[in-house]
Amino acid sequence: MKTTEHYGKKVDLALSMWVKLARASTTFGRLTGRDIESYGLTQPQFGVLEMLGHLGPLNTGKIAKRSLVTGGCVTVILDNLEKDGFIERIRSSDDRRMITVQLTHKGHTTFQTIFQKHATRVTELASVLTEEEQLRLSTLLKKLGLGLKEKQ
Amino acid sequence: MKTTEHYGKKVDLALSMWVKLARASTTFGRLTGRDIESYGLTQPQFGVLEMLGHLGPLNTGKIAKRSLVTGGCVTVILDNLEKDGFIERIRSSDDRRMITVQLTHKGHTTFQTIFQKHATRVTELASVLTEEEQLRLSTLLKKLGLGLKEKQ
DNA sequence: ATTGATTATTTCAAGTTTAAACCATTAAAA
DNA sequence: TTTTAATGGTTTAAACTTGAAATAATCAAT
Repeated sequence: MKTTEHYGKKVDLALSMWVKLARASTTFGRLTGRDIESYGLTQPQFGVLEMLGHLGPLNTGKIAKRSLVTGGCVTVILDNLEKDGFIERIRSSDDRRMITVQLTHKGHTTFQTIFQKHATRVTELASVLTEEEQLRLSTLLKKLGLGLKEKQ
Repeated sequence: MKTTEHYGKKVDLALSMWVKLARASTTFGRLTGRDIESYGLTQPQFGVLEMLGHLGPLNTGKIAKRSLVTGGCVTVILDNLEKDGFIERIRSSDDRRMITVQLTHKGHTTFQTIFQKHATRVTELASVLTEEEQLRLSTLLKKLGLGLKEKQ
């Protein structure tokens, strides 16, 4: 697995960390994603559903920013969620450029059932690490994530 | 940022770890990806180039497995790399189903120049964490990654 | 030696994502 | 007030990815 060894200690450390980060993230995503798709939602669709379920109504721009996805992509995701009756778009009355997105009743109940199972699955997968390790990992990832955000 | 708080300590821990993992990985990928694309290669193309540069000639299947990407996708990536003269495909003589992929001279020099810059960039980004933190993070991610792989 | 199963790779269609161009609306400035 | 700039959202074309079907070559068993 050691594919990089000739760039100096510091560089090797960074490179191998990056590889492991990408791998763990992809694998985790695949496993949970497969699960989500078995409920008839795509991963990004579920992401938006979850966001609305936890945070309440949001406008398109906020959804895009939070889900780290392009605006154009959010439009498509919302189109599909709307088509399936999970969300509805409401043109804002005070600033008519904005559109507020909110869950329908169907969207809400779907969110609750799926999220429950999703949470169980994620917990089961995470149990590869002890709780203490999960906490340490979270702390480090948070520091990394926030630090990178500043470099953007 | 605390969007989930009502599912029990264990579940919340797992969920928040997963969110941070995805975020850090995506952000890191975006930043390095932007860089790579400025050299005229897509991220997956660079991934294959790097793999061949570090490991030497490989067949399509191994590339797919290592890069966590579908075989069909590898075919496309190789098509494009070949079109640009970075790699060549050689039908294996002992098992004629297999195709060995190797860097051309152009591919090799391109790999070396780009990878050098890439490594510098990754190191710079990783410096958001101290070296000791990077090491701890690597260790945890490795354990997580390997553990998840078994659950697949 | 021939049939059947397996393996390596490619092709194809469908779905996703992105960046850029494009409307529509609002805010700011002349 | 009219023009100009900025903001929110959608559309579009191009690229990428996937999973499944198709092709080709090898292996195993009769």
